[in-house]
Amino acid sequence: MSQEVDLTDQLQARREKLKMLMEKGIHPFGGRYERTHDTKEVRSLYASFSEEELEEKNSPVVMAGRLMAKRRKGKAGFADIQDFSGKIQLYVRKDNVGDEQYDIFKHIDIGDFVGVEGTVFKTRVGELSIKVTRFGILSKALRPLPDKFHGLKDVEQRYRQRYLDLIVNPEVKRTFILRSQILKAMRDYLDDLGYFEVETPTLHSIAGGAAARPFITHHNALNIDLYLRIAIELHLKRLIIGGFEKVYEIGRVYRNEGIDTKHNPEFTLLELYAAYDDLRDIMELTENMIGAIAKKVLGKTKITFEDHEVDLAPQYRRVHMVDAIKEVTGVDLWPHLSDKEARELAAEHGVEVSENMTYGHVVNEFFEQKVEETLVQPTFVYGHPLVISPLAKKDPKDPRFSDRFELFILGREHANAFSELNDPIDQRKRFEEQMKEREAGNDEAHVIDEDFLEAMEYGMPPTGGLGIGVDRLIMLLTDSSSIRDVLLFPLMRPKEDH
RNA sequence: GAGCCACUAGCUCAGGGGUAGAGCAUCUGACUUUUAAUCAGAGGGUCGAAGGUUCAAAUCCUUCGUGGCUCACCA
Repeated sequence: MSQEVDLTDQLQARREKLKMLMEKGIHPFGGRYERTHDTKEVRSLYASFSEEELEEKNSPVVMAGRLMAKRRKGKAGFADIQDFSGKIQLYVRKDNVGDEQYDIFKHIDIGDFVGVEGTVFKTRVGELSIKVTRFGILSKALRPLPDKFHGLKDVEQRYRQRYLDLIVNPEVKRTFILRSQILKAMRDYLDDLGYFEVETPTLHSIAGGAAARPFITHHNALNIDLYLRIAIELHLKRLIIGGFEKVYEIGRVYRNEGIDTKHNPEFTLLELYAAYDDLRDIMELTENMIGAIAKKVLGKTKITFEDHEVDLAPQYRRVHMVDAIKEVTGVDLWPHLSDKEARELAAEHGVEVSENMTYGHVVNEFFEQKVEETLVQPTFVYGHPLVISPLAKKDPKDPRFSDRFELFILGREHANAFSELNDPIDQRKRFEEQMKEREAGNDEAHVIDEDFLEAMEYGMPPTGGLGIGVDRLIMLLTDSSSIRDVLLFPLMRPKEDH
């Protein structure tokens, strides 16, 4: 093997140090190490004391972490170690640790894991530090870390090697801690309301519950193709039928679509269903929950995203889709129009539509092309055309529309909800219409799910349902402009060179 | 899928036809309260890949790769 020859100077130097340690009888990939404190604990326990007080206390600690910086000055030196909770400075003196350990300190590399024993003190300039009495290596890093000052900026490398990003870019770690807190706040909020968390299959024999292209896979033993789920909807509704009155799932869904700053092929969806509720209840739940999560995690509801200020405190504006279109474009789509008249109106106003679109599709196109991006403050848009809402109840006052809303913030869809259709006869008809769309070339139209229809025929209570794109909510709350910044390992094309 | 931009040392970046540069990091030496430590010296590059133009290409052209942004798609 010519591997050794290919190594750069830095990699060679580290391998030589590894060899040196082993020759000294030190195993550079050690085992269990019992710490007494992490850096956060040391700071909260000792930061408030003066130099003299700490001297007097002479408090012993055992700590471990990754070496992030080293400032050697002859027979003594300083180093910074980092653990999950933060960084702390070490002060290592030859006359405190002895020749042998000081020699290890001299040759230790940035990136190595070290374990130290010592006492807490403050330096002349007041920095809380550990005066090391025992110094050892816990694990050797054979590759150098990115620049300690500039961090890792290369976007591709940050996503491909997220561990490096997390080591050197503290704000990245903060985002993912917030992500975890947001999820926890969401669960706490729903659990407190009596919602029941479940897990349903992600392998589906029919990709239903949303309009999207699925990923296809294969089960060998059953010799059947399966789909990764594109929504959670139809299983949770089966549970509503089964008597779970308030139920939710937070889980991954997979859509075989393009990748951009707002889309990743797998993403996290919250779906919840509440028996006996309708659209209005779900609106209130949605705005209350989002407001509560912001308050709990950020301590405020007024947030800044890029250059915009957005207030997530309830109540959010509510507007019918047709009224919203009228507001923005001046076009009144309330009168009954034939499909052809609707398409002509669209053409007149620069709204792109295709031949086979009906009145309902045209209304939707008007909204998406003209209105969506204008909705900056949280806004519930309700009354979506029935043809694009095959799982929602019909508006009893106007059968062209449905009891559905979407929540828009900063021009982006954040939630989608219905008064759920619970009439199995109507549901079959809607599915059949979807199948017609499918045959006409819309490969994202819903397919008939006979098993789900059968379940509904046993009786489904009136139900309100909600879906929230969790990653987008996290983007909003962490001021992240790309979905990749809130996903630990966003999907990337595999690298070929190793 | 289309347009624009980027790709140079481990990392962050200069250099835009004429011998490949800096800071950090690395190596050697000095330094016992420094903190982007300091000082002195040294090493490190197939300039994303392949073609082309040219006496001469990191630099200009073409194709390809990877990524970013915008658009399209994603109700």
